[in-house]
Amino acid sequence: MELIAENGLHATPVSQISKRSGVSAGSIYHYFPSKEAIINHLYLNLKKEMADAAFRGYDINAPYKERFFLMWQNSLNYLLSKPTQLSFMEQCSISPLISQETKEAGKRSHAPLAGFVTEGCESGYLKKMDTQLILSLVHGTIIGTAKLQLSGALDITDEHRVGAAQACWDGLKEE
Amino acid sequence: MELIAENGLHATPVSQISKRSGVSAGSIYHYFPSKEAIINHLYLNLKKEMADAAFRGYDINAPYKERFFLMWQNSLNYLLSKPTQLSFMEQCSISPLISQETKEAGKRSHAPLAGFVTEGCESGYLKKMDTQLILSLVHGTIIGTAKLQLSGALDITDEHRVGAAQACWDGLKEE
Amino acid sequence: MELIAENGLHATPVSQISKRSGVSAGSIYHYFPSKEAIINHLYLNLKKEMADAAFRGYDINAPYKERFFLMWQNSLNYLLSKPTQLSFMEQCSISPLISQETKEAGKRSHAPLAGFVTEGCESGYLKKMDTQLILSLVHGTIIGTAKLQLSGALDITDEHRVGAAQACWDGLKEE
Amino acid sequence: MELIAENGLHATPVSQISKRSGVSAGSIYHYFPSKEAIINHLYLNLKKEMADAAFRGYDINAPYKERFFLMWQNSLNYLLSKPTQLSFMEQCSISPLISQETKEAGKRSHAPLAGFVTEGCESGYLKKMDTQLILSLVHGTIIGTAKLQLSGALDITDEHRVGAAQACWDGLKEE
DNA sequence: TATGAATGAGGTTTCATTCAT
DNA sequence: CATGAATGAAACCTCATTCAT
Repeated sequence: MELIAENGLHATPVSQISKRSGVSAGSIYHYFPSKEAIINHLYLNLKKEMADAAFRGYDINAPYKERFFLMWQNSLNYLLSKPTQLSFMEQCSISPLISQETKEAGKRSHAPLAGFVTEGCESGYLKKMDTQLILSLVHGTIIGTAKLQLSGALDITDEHRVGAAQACWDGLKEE
Repeated sequence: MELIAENGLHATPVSQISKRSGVSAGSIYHYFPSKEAIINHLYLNLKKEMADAAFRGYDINAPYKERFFLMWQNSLNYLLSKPTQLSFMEQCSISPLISQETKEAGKRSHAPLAGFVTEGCESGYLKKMDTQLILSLVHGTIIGTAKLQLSGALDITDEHRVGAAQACWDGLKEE
Repeated sequence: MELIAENGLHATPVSQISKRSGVSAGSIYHYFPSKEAIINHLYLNLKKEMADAAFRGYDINAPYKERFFLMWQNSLNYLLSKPTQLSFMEQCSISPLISQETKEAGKRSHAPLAGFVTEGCESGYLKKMDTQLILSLVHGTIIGTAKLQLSGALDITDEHRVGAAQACWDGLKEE
Repeated sequence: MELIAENGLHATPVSQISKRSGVSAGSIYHYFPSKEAIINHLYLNLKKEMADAAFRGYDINAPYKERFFLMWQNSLNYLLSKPTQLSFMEQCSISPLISQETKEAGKRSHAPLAGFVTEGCESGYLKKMDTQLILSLVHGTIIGTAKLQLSGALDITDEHRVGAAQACWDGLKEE
């Protein structure tokens, strides 16, 4: 993942992966049928890890808004603390290397997030919009903020975090 | 750009570009020093075109909110009507193939957009946040919405467009 | 042998041999010093089996012509009933993988056949030609007939068998 | 073809072909889509050349038997004078590398030979047997004789040639 | 004795780039 | 200025063989 984050999906030969990991090319191909499979595997694992990270410290009894902010911050913090993962994920999210099957499995692991949004809509906390669309808007603001830091355009402070989360909430909350 | 959108940045050999364009490899290298240069050139042109597209029908005398919605919709419409460009842009935005120089030139061509945001902050229409951050949040919601369509996850209707734009505005407007 | 008949001498990795035989690669290399040795071993065994098959039902007191037909038919029947062996043998017969030593050992196991031909020449049943040449002509007609079936070009019936054997005999018999 | 005759079909890497031919690997792949295609191409060309060689000096007005001997000798001489071609052909004739399509095209180029055999059967010169079977028997004797020389088992003299051809004719002629 | 993960040289193929025409 | 064949380094992947368990 490091190598792909640094050099790009296709500019990362297996020979480099072998060198950096200290595992021979033969062994790599003993465990994975192809380079494509490695990347799909990494992608899926990462998707799950990100979904888990979002729910860290999640308290089902806390007020909805509080939970919304927690998850938004959790997600942003995860990406800010792991620029490698952010870069890797962004590259995979477009690439045709990621199979349809993997994408669907990835989506499944994000089902709890979709459930949280649906709950918000039905309980009247969030605007009545398509769940997918809301998720994308939330995701867009998180990714947008994180990429600012990654590209070096802006050093994200706590104030920025709170401001961005607030903007996201204000945009989506009912009323 | 079509080829790169279809196959990915590195899965597009110059030989294919030559075939699809009807221009011999030799001629391509007569006009561009390298494949990298071609992509940087395309990227920069596209950045400008997108900035121009955002300002289509812009009326400096219209109310701020109206102008905000116009530009948001212009940008989204551009991406929805040109999935090739969206895909190409998304790939470039991460790739190390795009030089620092090109990125900066791209940012310069987006200066009018930054100016519009700054104006909004100073005039009290938008929240007092870092211009870069606001731009990223806006950009994030637009890209997020457009990618929904591109990935086939949701067919974006007029209602979705208006809702997303409204959410973006609600999130960023002062008060 | 099955694998080699199906896929070819060099398109049969040891790993497949291991899988199909249910014997681990390590064990294979415990009993054979190399893949080459396995193939030489199989080849030699098969040569012997084919020589034995030719003599099935052989009656030393039967007339020479009768014995000729018996052995010709025996040999053809063996190959027709064991396409795997035919394919394997044909591949080995050319391959540089088969060592000189193995080839000579193979020839030695075919000595009884050579003896039968020599007997025929000396007794005046067969034309006075070089023993090797006669053996090759006989072998050529048998292989030629068997390969017709293997390649699917012709379904060899009893009539074909008899006709081909007769043609071989007519070509080689004295007078 | 030389390399394959020397080392075997699969023990001939493209890198060696490149070195021996003085053509870079890249250029080889400019003209052939794959190594398989090269071999199929060589095989087909050789098939045609062999069919042509068989008809060298063919006189349609000569007696049938004379023409039979001419073609038999032509074919044998071709193989004896070109051991490389013999070895290459024998390897291809079994290999799964040769596509069904190529095999059929090869058979088509041998149609004149089949026609010659059919003519012989219908005119009463040859036994009434399946054309394919006769062709295979003839082919078998020629290949068998030629391989004797190739394997070093026997140095084929003019006497051997005449004897083998006569045996083949005697075996197949009517009456 | 049996296993099978590990190795890495070497196989086929691709592709950015050059250059004679 | 245009062409496209030629190049060869480097990509992905395979496989005979070894060796710790």
